[in-house]
Amino acid sequence: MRPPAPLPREFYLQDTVDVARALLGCVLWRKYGREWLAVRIVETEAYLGVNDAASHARRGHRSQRNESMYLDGGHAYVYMTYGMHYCVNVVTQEDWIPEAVLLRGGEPLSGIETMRSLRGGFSRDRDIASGPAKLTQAMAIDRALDAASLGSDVLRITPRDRDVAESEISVSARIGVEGAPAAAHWPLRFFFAGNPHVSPGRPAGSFVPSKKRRSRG
DNA sequence: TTATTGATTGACT
DNA sequence: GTCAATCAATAAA
Repeated sequence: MRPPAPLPREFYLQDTVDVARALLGCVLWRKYGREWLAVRIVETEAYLGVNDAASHARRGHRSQRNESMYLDGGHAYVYMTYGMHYCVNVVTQEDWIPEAVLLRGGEPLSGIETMRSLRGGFSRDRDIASGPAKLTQAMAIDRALDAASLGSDVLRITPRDRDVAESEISVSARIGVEGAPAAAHWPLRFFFAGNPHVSPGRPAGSFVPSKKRRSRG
């Protein structure tokens, strides 16, 4: 399977929250050897740069790690987290505006067996890319791809391969950002509710009703 | 200089 | 439910 034409640069210059929503259903491609790996994006989070306490660019912070957040929209920002995992972001906005969208979940479309193997042989398809670091591991994305263009022949994002109704998109607070209380509850996570390739994590304070046993038929 | 904390995951009680 | 793996950035000293 070969990817179609990438999303245009203008796509990434929209409001970052709009980009996060619009990326749901789009397809992320990664050329690995001779093979194109592909997942449909099913979960994203917006990170709003300078004024977002949970962003790596909070207060305008800039370092070797997050340098690519300051690139023009349409590039990748890949960073290491917890000393052993990578996460991939889609950089948005013009140069010098360090906003980005974290890709947190993908539904395997192409190269599934290669991705399963890269993940260490986890058997179920829903375990392949249902989390930000699972996705990068399945697609062999690491720091070597930091700052790569998302319209390239190595890494690419292409338009939705099917229609997506706004009503399919669920919203919540972001996951794993309790350490930034000022922004911890901002509704910046977008996902397809019920899709098995959404990460199992839950935002802090979220309430998940326990499955109630049906008392009678 | 040392200590703590993650935009996480998988194994285990 | 708990916890370890393991490193870059940041805070504390």
